[in-house]
Amino acid sequence: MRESSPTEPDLGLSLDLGLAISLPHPVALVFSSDVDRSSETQAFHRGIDVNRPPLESTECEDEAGVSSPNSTVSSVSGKRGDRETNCEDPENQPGDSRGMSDEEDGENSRKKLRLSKEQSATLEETFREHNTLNPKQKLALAKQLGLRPRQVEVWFQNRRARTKLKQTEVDCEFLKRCCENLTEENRRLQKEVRELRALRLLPPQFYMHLSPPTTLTACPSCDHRNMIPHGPIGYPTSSAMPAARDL
DNA sequence: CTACTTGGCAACCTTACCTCA
DNA sequence: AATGAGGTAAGGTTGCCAAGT
Repeated sequence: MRESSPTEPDLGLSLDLGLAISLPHPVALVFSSDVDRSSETQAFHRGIDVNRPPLESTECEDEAGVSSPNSTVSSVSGKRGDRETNCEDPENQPGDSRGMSDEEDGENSRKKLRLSKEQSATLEETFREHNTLNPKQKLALAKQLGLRPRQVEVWFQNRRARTKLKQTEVDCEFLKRCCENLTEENRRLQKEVRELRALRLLPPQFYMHLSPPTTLTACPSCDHRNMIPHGPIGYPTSSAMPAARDL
């Protein structure tokens, strides 16, 4: 919805959120006790078990959003935490196939959800189509996967974060290579200048037969600057090769 | 019409757990 | 078996936006 966050530094880097990144490892559903998690403890004290499997998700959560993607009209009042409480019914967990650990039987055990391969694959597929979900899509996907809408929402949030991180890494690597290339180019051009200056001290017949300077190379982002016709001593125009201007 | 309130959401940060080398 | 790193689910915070008052 929002194009950029005010807290997000605008580095001028393009973030291709449509980038498909496969999950690095298979996932399996595992539950274990997690009694020390403060946030979940807080949730517990509010009567919330964040890891309860979904129950009648089509009726109990996010149904408000079905009206329209960006609608803020909601039949469910309250912020996130309140939303969570609306449909949690500890007595009605579906005994689905997503797997439970041995500790699952503990009364107050906190469960750590791991998505199944199938769930992850479906989420990935959906993410490739659109990296954000409107409430209706979220609800449908949650129902399809047997997850709570909140879980789908969280997965998409984290997925977007992962995508952005990956893309940032790619961009950084790209800029790093650009910098290296330009540094090397600068070095080479300076050397060329020194050589040419030395040659100018000689009569023309000593340097007129020399081959023209090497072709200027640049990083892919500067590809359009490549193959620019060189001047008498092989310099591109100043605008085409900023790094060479400081010679 | 303007100002304020409220609720939803995305982005971001953080935590806790799991898996694997 | 112990351990540290990396991945991931999920909670909390912040800021923006739209709708309502």
